[in-house]
Amino acid sequence: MALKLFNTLSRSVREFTPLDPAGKKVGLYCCGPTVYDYAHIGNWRTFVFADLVRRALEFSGYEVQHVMNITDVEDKIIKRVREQKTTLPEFTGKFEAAFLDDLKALGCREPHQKPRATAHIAEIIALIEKLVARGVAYQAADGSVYFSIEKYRGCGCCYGQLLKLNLDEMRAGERVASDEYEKESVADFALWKAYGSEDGEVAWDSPWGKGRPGWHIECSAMSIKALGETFDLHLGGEDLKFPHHEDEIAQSEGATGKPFVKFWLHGAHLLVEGKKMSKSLGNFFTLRDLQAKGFTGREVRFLLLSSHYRETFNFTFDGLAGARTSLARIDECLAKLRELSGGGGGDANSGLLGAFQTALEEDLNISAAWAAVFEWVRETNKRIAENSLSRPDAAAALAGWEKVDSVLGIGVVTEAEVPAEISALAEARTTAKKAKDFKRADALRDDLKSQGWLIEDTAKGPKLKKH
RNA sequence: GGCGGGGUAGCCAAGUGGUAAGGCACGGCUCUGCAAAAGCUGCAUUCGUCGGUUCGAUUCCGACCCUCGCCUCCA
Repeated sequence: MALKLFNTLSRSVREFTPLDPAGKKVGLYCCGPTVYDYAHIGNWRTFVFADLVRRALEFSGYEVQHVMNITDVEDKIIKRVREQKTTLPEFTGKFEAAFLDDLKALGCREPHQKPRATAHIAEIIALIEKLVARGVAYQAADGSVYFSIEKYRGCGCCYGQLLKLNLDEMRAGERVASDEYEKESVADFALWKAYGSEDGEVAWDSPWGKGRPGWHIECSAMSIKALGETFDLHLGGEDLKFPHHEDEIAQSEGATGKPFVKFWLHGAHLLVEGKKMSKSLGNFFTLRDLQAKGFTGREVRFLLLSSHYRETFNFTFDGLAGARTSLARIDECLAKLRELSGGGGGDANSGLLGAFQTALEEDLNISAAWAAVFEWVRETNKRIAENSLSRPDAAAALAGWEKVDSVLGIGVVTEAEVPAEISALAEARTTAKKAKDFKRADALRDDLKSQGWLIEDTAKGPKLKKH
């Protein structure tokens, strides 16, 4: 069996094979955040998707080098730095730290490399020099350096690999009309932007004068540096296909003359309660907003992982509440398994693993993968209830689950410690129950509830759970 | 206008030329002093509409309706 993925280049699901002749190492690049604000759940869907791809590759036995850039110089950043009268590093540092905290809260594995654009100005300049030397880039009268689509095509290169483009049919929208740069052609894009007074302190010296990098160039420079001129996988949100990824291909292939990326993967966007997320609709949420409403990163991760990455996902609060219940069902089953297994290890031999792997390998069919998980939970619960699950069975089931969870990343929830006064209340209730003083027992139960603790009467006695 | 996704139960969401996974919600049952929690269990004669191909279509083809995205710095 082998992992199959939808490659945007071929617009079809293809078996993934790495460039590494040994078939072991895989280079994965994902367009990271532009750190001008807190990332919203739409952004998070993409990063959780990237995490899933990485974990699926690792599950398949590959040794992944995961690179995610931090774009820390860009128009919006410069604007806000100016508005807030702060410095670029101070401003971007804050949002980068927040981003990494959130990434962790969502159970994403940390990328092996997180290069910052501002730390790669030399590489960016070198790449632009190469493009200029090859004749596919030019400096315009405004001092900026642009990439020439026409010259690039003239070299026999293909612009428009990720989607069908008809540059003549494209609407010159407001954005084009408002573009005041002096490009030779509207399709051309900036590699190096000449300094303007509105840039404030944000500028670097270059062979073309003071300025700063264009939007797309940093991804080409950093991915090539980290993973080589040709690498395996490049991921991002679907909106980045054009122009960002198309331009990355043009810059990279224009400079190296080699194919840039073998597999391009794009994650679809999400809607919130059926509508496009926007601040004016009040359905714009960051992870922090959801945490403030009492949801955990783990719950958000579960929800974001509940549908296929190439389908638009509808994020709803009903769904988030459902995520909590679903997770509790899994946790409950695992807790029972742990108790049964006595903490001993075992060899993973569960039907779960096979069904899960089959689903995963089919272009990350996560819904089918979850179905396998829940069928396993039901079957396991049944066997536990009828006492037909032995200790080694339980250990083997847990070992299988751990492999599955290496992809899902739901992890283990440790049960909250019960404070002494809470357990004292619970004991008082048990005493009252034994004395058949149910009125008092119920009052104590309500008391516990108001303090955030639920009491569950199980066959093995009362159990406290944080509410 | 160009290009590309979607429309499957109350909600979310898989899937297949042969008679609809899974989750949430909801109902029933077990457990319980009663609850809660947990567990078990039930829950789409039907897959946007209309035609066509076929022994058979939700799945293929055509038309239409609705919806979403991209079309130059947006994940």
